[in-house]
Amino acid sequence: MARKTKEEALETREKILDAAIDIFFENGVSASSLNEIAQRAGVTRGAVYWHFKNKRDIFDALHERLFKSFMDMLSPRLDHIDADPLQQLRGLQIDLMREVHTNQMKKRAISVFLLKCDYSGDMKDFLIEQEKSKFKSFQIFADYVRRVQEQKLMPAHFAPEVIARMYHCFFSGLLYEYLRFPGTIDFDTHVVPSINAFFSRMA
Amino acid sequence: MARKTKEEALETREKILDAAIDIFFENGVSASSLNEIAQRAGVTRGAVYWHFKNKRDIFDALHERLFKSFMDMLSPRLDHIDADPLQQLRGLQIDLMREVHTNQMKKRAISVFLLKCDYSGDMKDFLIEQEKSKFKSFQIFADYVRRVQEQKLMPAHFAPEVIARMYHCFFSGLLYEYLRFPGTIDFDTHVVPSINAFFSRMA
DNA sequence: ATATATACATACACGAATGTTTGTATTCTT
DNA sequence: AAGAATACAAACATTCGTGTATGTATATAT
Repeated sequence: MARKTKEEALETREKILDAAIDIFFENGVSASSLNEIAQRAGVTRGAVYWHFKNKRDIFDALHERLFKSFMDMLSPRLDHIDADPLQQLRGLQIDLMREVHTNQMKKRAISVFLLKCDYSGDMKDFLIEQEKSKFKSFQIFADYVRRVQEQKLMPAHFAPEVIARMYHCFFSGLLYEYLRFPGTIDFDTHVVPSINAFFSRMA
Repeated sequence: MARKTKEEALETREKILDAAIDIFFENGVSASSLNEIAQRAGVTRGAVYWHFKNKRDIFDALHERLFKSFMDMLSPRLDHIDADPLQQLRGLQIDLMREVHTNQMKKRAISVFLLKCDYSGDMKDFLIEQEKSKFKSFQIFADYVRRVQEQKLMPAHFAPEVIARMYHCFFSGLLYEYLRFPGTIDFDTHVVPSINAFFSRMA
């Protein structure tokens, strides 16, 4: 086969990653073969092994892409405190869920990491990596709560970490349910009202 | 090999199921071979194929065992309404989490279904089965909330389903986080305070 | 007491996935 | 312009898991 130019090579790399999301989403990570991914990307296994060391290597690359885009959405919206912090948090959570709901590619990618992977074998130590990522986003939340409490905009009855964990659990729980049972839980009639109820009771 | 008595045969069946939980938990469902399970149970694949049709069949049997014990714990505690419903719900959630925290076997089993399985291939249609189970427990929650609202023990600002979903998401989110990152989140110092914070803000 | 079904162990056949190696047409380098 | 590196495709060897078929000792039924 003919050699491609550098740009074209990068394109095939991206194509392989996109194909991997699809195949992982459909079959689960461990049941997906590199051959399936290659075929979906329109190449052969040779190309896959050229760009990536193995399946785990593809997985790492996908996680990096996804987490980056997540943090880009989270960070700038929690670095300042609005007049009404609860409304700020509510808006953020709805927008994040809406992003997942709208962006099909991102939805599939998140599903892969939350539902389509059993973190066994090669992937075992990947959880440690993911834990670090999660801790970062958790810290951003806790830090935000701490600042809000300092400004007396929220009762300081509980430690910021406790409040942050509560938010975090509700959010991730909602995300899990939404992704896990796509037919059962609708965005407008279930997700949004649930978020509203959660934050209205927090006042 | 010698034929066993009926009781002994049932014992081996249970041994295989217990071994399956361990192997599934360690390696993930799809990466677990029936040979591993057999060896852990102290038998050969012949025994496994005698008692179960295939891996999926083992999975089904495990789910039945687990869901039954879960419902046995949930149902009787929500069929009546205490003087303080929020405290009732709080106590239930703490006890459920404590059960998971204490009972190592149950913890592993739940982990398998929530984290160690990607529901691909043979398992794909299993999600439908699981969705029914989840819906049942969700209905129990929603029904409870409806009755509480009817007795004016809780504001009826939101529909029972919305409230129930909010509870459900928080609970499953907490469970996910607890199971997913065992080292990070401690039961007494993280889980319990988080639940307390959740229900104290609900008042 | 004998026949039969049971509860497995063992052996076999098949497919599928992985990692590697080799081949090759270009692109890039100098 | 020519050698070297690149970006793959194609072929190979090996491993591993599955399903099934077969063997067999014993419990159970009659």
